[in-house]
Amino acid sequence: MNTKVSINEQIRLILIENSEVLFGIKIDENLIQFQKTRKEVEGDVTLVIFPFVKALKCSPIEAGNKIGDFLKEKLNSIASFEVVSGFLNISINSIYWIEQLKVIEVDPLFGFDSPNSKSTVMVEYSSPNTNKPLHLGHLRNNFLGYSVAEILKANGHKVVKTQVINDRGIHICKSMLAWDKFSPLNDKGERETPENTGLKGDKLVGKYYVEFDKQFNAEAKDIISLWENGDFSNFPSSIIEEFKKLTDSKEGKDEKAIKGIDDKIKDLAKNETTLLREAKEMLVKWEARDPQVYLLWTTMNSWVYSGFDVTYKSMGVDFDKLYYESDTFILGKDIVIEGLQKGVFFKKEDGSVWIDLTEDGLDEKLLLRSDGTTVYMTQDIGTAVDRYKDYSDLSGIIYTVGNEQDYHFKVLFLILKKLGYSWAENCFHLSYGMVDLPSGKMKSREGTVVDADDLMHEVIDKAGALTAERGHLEGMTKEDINTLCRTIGMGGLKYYLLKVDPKKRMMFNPDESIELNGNTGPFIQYAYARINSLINRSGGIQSYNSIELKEEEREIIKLLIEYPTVVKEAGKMYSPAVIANHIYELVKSFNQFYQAVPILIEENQDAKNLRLELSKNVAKVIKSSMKLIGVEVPERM
RNA sequence: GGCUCCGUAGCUCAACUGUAUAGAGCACUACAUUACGGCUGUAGAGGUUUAAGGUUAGAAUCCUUACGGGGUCACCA
Repeated sequence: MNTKVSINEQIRLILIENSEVLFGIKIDENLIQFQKTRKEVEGDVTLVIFPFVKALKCSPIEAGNKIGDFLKEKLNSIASFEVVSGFLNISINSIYWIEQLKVIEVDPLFGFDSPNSKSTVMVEYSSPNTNKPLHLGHLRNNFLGYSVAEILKANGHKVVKTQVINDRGIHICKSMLAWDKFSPLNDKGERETPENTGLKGDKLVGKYYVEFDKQFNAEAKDIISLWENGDFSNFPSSIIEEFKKLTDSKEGKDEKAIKGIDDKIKDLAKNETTLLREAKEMLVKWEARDPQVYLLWTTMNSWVYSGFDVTYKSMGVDFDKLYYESDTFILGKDIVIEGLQKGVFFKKEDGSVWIDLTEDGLDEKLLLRSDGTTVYMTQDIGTAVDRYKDYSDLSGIIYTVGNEQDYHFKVLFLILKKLGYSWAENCFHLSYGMVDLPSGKMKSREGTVVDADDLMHEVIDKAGALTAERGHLEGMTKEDINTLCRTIGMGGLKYYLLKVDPKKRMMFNPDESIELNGNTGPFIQYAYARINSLINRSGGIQSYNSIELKEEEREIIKLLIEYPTVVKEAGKMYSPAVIANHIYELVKSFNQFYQAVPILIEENQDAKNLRLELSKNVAKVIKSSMKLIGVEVPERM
């Protein structure tokens, strides 16, 4: 018997080879479709008969019986079959399944392609903004990107994990300016630093970014009230005209429209603030490498990076290569200028550079401002080109970025293509949905952002409380227990965020994420710990003879065999959720088996050893799957 | 408004990309266990897959329209 080729594949081959005998014609390979056998029906493998009905010119039942008889003749692992409406349900004998189990047992990399056997792929994720501490959305991003990288490795790819750090631009100048202006001096005459405040660096900088926004809005409000009181001194006439025009247009409008107009007035006023003017001046100085500004910039960035490092470590993610926008934007600018000469882009009379994408159903897009400074898109072009320079063998870049940027990436990839980069079509935007909270949407302005560090702490603490209450902690050191709580808390969090299809918007319920029942990380971790304990108590697994399998055992082997297919599927779809769903199914089946079938107390040694080996391989696949989604499994809990 | 994504049990999610009676978990109801780890298992109840048409042997899935929701349309990133 051939144990290397799956039973489905064997059936497929037989049908293709003998199609002329069976059907009288050569059949298309795509007509052979398998699907999962429904639980209510007898059988292990299901072949869909409908596609063959025409060729055989008979009813689905007759066709099914004909094909079934033929297959049974050819394959001795087929025990019996049954035709239900258009489905041929084939039962495979126990010997086949046990052989399969033995194949899994001896394969240390079961489910994986041999490492580095395929092309190199770059996976970008995280991509933070140095102004803002990481939040709940970044957790989904980081876990997703990291997991996809692991899954691609499992599929044999070489993977370069990367992030692009958004460390330049007007927004960065805002927090620098705010710190410079508003940070109080302590008794030693120093401004606030992570050292003298004890604040995490990213949190400190984030604080000043918020401070800027606060002061900025206050100033804008003052300007508006000046205007409303008819005080237009110090403002250019064009602004005054615009303000009057907007105010007049409010006449007779509904509430919503008035709010829109008010926002426009606010924007107008914001442009007139000294704070924004100073921030803009700072950006110009930065681009001119003014020493003082540059020093402030590097100092504050170093605070942020050391803060991020702590957070990444807690998350359990890492990177092979970092890109900084401060390095790539110049290249982006050069490319745009080159593209302008080639006629890909055009210049407006004010000197700004654009691309016209209206023929592709998109809009015009700005690439360089009239003052010559770059925008987000320019930087992304530079970064992409830079990456292909650094890694000439890249077969693709995966950008893990939220779906609010769908349009941006559509445009980016199109521009790269128009610039003549053939690799542009290998760029893929791994777009994921927003994370909602039961209390509603996260909004930084309303302070409803859930901080990543806080959330991780909370989850670990709760895991600690639950473990103290229900865990099996005898003989564990305090340190072991802390590690365990981290494993459980972070496992729950990661699993919760990754079990949902990445593309979909999802609801994050903090309480549910650390729930130990249901489709959760700890539920799966528990199954692992329990099997581990079972194996330890067994005193070793002896070789055994084949026996007739019980339904529960057969079910588990089928799920185990599917694992390699699941890994491939997850790689193809860039979806950790595929892995999570499969492992959950496996664990549920294992629990059913465990409940229904005795193991250690089983007297038949063949049965006992088979069940132990089965359990051991379930544990192996749990561990392997969980690793792919970045979750650790505890030996005991 | 243009473009785009989405709408499945009370709630959170599945459904192998078109196939059998649309599945899980939570919550709810009723059970099981002298036990190899009860963070378990079994059973029940809960659905016109937003609506109306269409395509076909077959539709939650594809097409059209409507309704409802998100995102995006910056010389922000």
